[in-house]
Amino acid sequence: MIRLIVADDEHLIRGALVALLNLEDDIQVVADTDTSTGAVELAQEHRPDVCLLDLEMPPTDGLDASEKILRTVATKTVIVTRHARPGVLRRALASKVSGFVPKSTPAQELADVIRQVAAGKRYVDPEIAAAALSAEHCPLTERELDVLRESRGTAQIAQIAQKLHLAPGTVRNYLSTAMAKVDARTRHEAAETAWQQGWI
Amino acid sequence: MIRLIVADDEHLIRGALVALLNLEDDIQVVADTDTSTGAVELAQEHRPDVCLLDLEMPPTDGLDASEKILRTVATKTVIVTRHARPGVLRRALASKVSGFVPKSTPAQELADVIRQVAAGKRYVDPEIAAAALSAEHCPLTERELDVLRESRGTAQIAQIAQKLHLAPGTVRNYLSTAMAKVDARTRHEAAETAWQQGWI
DNA sequence: CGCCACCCGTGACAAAAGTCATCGGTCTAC
DNA sequence: GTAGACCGATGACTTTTGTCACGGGTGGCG
Repeated sequence: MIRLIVADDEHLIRGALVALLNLEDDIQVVADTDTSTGAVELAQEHRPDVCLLDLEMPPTDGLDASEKILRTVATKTVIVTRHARPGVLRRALASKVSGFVPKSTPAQELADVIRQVAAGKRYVDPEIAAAALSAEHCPLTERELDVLRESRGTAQIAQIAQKLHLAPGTVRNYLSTAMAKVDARTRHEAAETAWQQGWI
Repeated sequence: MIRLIVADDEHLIRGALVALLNLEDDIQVVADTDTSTGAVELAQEHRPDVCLLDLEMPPTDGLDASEKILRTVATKTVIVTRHARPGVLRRALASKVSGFVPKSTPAQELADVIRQVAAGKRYVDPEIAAAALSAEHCPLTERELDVLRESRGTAQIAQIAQKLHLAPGTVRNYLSTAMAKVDARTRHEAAETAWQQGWI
């Protein structure tokens, strides 16, 4: 019997996943939660065979939870995500995640993935894997990523500068170089593509 | 027995919902699909008692599918959504939707909602209802909404003008008045708040 | 050591975005 | 029939963004 915990912030989906997986004879969902911090606590308490973690989850995210769990508990983690961005897969694999599947996966496959992971194998969605392999490495520097992160919202340059404790001109320079690197015409466009790539 | 169709573009969630709802003795999922157009076809073919529709769904959306279904089939529709924006609820109710629940709803409640709707009642999530009632009516004109819709992406004014067959100056004027009405400092900010309100 | 990449900043300039006044046309409501 | 709201447009203006050249400082590497 594979013992499993499920973490997803959308109650409806979490409940449905629990119901779905409990239908399998060899899988038992021992606990579920709607927060990344809760997932860490549950993992330490129940010591499950596998942890199914949604990537988009307050207060941090599933990747953060996975790292914390794997540092303290002998278990496997599977990340489920809505938007499968290549860069995120890279970070996920670097942090020893065992499985990575998008929410577009057919439901019947999920149980199989969990079984494979429980058996010590790794499973990565082939589409995402291909995208991640063909994607080039991030060309942006740490500071460029910082200003792009702040550019995702509707903030103006002056506000970004204030938040990062930089001069407005410096922010504009970082944005300019970043835009040149990713071939964008506005900072919003650059931030968008950086997000799509999973760089921020 | 309540006959149900399920439409959601995320296979994993759709499969899980189907599994969850089929566990109920009095509910039977007769078909499911991942597109809004598919939902309309399935409704016409199976004539279910209730249609469970995700709001975010290609190629149009769940609201559009609901309208088309209700025009041609004697059935009830329930909208499920990730981001429950007040303005969307307003439009949903205007188009005779019977139920409106966010994905943060506890899973066990969903079956109850479906039963109520099948019995001819309406169900709206109390939180969203309260937000929709306290929200003021949209102050923007049709054209202002048009330009804001196009401003959601990373397009420049010239591109928006081209897409809408307008002069760039006209676009700027609409954006300027829209920004004044919603108290925003950039078109991105204005588009964001209009989106949050469910106006676009 | 020099070279290079990155960090942080300035100043000047061009392009894009946003503000404002004003115009004419349509359509609705009082 | 006229006042008001909306649509579409223009021109002049200010502010914000983005580009470019350049400065100094740090730290790694051959």
